Amino acid sequence: MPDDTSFTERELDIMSVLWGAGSGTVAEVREALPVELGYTSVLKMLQILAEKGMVRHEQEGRAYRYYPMVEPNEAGGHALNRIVDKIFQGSAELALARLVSERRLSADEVGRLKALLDEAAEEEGAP
Amino acid sequence: MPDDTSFTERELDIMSVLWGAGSGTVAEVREALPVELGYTSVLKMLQILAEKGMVRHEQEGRAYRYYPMVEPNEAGGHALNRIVDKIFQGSAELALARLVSERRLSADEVGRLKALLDEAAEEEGAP
DNA sequence: CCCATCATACGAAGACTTTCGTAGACGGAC
DNA sequence: GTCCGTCTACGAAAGTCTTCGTATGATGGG
Repeated sequence: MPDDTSFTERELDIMSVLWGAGSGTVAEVREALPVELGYTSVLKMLQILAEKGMVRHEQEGRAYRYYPMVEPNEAGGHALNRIVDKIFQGSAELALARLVSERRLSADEVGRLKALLDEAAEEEGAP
Repeated sequence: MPDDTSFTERELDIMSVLWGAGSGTVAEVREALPVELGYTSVLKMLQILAEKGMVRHEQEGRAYRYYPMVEPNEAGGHALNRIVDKIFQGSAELALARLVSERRLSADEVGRLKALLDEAAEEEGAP
């Protein structure tokens, strides 16, 4: 596992495709990207990510298939911490409030989140 | 207000200080930064941020006092959206879950967040 | 007035990011 | 075998970010 799971803009685009699809060849990733990039550009990014330990690759036919080596949860945790610390001055509550108000949530989702909050409250009460 | 409220690493460090303190001179910002930077480096970053419309400055004695021109909520919204979209594949629920599990929340905070979720649920139910 | 001090302005160096051109390997069609 | 299409490897060019050196101007004490 890499020391630091933070990504540059383009690295994140690539990782996002891999997280979404589970894995991908250069051609597949290129196809799925929201931006138009040359084949060798995508390859280069994957090589860089591999060098950093963020992905690994296996031979598949004549090509490589790339797999993410970092969990979205892990990368997301780092990114969220950064935002909470730098933008919301350490207040997870403010960040959560913003996220809730910004994103439409279904009744189901709201229900599950409240359950999650209850769990968090219990841990708090009896650590 | 600027078109795009996304910040580079160092820009975010600077903005964070301004959001936390409300405003700052070059020397004040430099003092509050978590990293050691030369005076002119901090000045340069503030000049860049001013050029982008992220901060403004007023004369104060011989120096300038800088004020943030972007709300944390706005910058935070952009940053959170990016994370939700790219890392959590559009699922705000997953992001919220991660945030809740990662950060300790007091009973008070949990209570307020549940109230917030109820509001969200009501809007959902009767738009 | 003159100097030390503290401020901003400017530009350039170095590091990092991103893109892609070119070269070479490999396999299949003919 | 030779050619074509597909793949990786490598390195360089262009763009962006970050840092700071140097120049210059204003202020106030002596």
